[in-house]
Amino acid sequence: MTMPALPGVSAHCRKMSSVLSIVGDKWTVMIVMVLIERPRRFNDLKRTIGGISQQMLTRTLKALERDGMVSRTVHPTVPPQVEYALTELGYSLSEPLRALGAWAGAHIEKIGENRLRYDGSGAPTSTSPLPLPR
Amino acid sequence: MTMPALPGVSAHCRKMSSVLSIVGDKWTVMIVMVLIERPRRFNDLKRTIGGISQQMLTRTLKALERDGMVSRTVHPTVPPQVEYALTELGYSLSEPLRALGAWAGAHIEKIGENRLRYDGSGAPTSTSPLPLPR
DNA sequence: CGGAATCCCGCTGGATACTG
DNA sequence: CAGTATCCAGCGGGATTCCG
Repeated sequence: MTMPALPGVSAHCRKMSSVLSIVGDKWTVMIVMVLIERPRRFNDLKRTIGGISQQMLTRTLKALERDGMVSRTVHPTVPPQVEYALTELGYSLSEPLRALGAWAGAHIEKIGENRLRYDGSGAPTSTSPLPLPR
Repeated sequence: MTMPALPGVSAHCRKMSSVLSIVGDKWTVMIVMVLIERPRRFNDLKRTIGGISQQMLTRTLKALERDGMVSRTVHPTVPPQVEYALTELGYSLSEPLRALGAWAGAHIEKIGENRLRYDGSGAPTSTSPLPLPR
C-alpha cells in the first residue's frame, strides 16, 4: 500500500500492471494468437489450442468479449454454432504480441543455455525459480 | 528438432508459452522496466517498485539472473552492496515490453469503457472475469 | 454443440523472523 | 543491507457434471 511519489516510474507501472492483467494471462494470449489467422468456433478453438479446459476457454473468451477484443456471433442453426473473431482492438493487441513472439524466437534458446550454465555452476536448487518450459 | 503436423500454430504456441512464463510474471516485468533507467541496489529496487515483498524480489531477481537478463555485482564494502543491472538480453526484452506499454497507453481507456458498457447491459456478474485494475 | 455450475487441489506469493 | 527459511491464505485453474 506504499505510494511512492514518482510520476515517471509509477505511471509506467500502472499501465504495465493494467496490460499485464490481460497479457499476463496464458490463455488470453493463446486465444488471440490463434484467432489472428481466422475466426473459430468454440470447440475448434479448444481443439486447436489443446490443453485448455472448456471452463477456462469460456471464462477467457468472455473476458475478451467484455474488453471488446473479440466478437461473439451466434448462428441459430440446429446444432448451435458460435463464432469468435478478433475485433480491431484485438488485432491491434496482436501486433505487440507478435513483437514479443519474435523476441522469444530470437532469444529463447539463449535463455535455455543461460539456465543450464547457471544451474551447472554451484546452483542453489533451493526454492527452484521459474521452471524451464518444454 | 520439433515440428509435428502444424508448424504454424503449435510452434507459435510453444514460443509464446515460453516467453509468457517470463513476461507473464508481474514482478519480472516491473523489475525490468525499473532497471531500464539505471542499475539499482536491492533495497532501492524494493522501495522503487513498492508493494513487492523482499522474498519475491529475491526470487525474481535470481530467476532473471539465471536467465541472463540481469547481472548481479557485489561490492565488498562494509555494509554489503549489491547492484543489479540489465544485461544486453534484458535490454532487448525491454523493447517489446515498451511496445506493450505503448499499446496499453493507447487502448487501456477504451477497454475500460468497453467493460463498463458490457457490465451495464445484462452482464452476468457470475464468476466475475478478470477484475478491472485501478 | 456451446456453456454454466460445483468441487477441489496445487502453487503463487505475502508476512514474518532469523543470519551473515 | 542483502538474503534465507517457514508458514500459510488465496485463488488459479483442471475435472466433472448438468442444461438449452
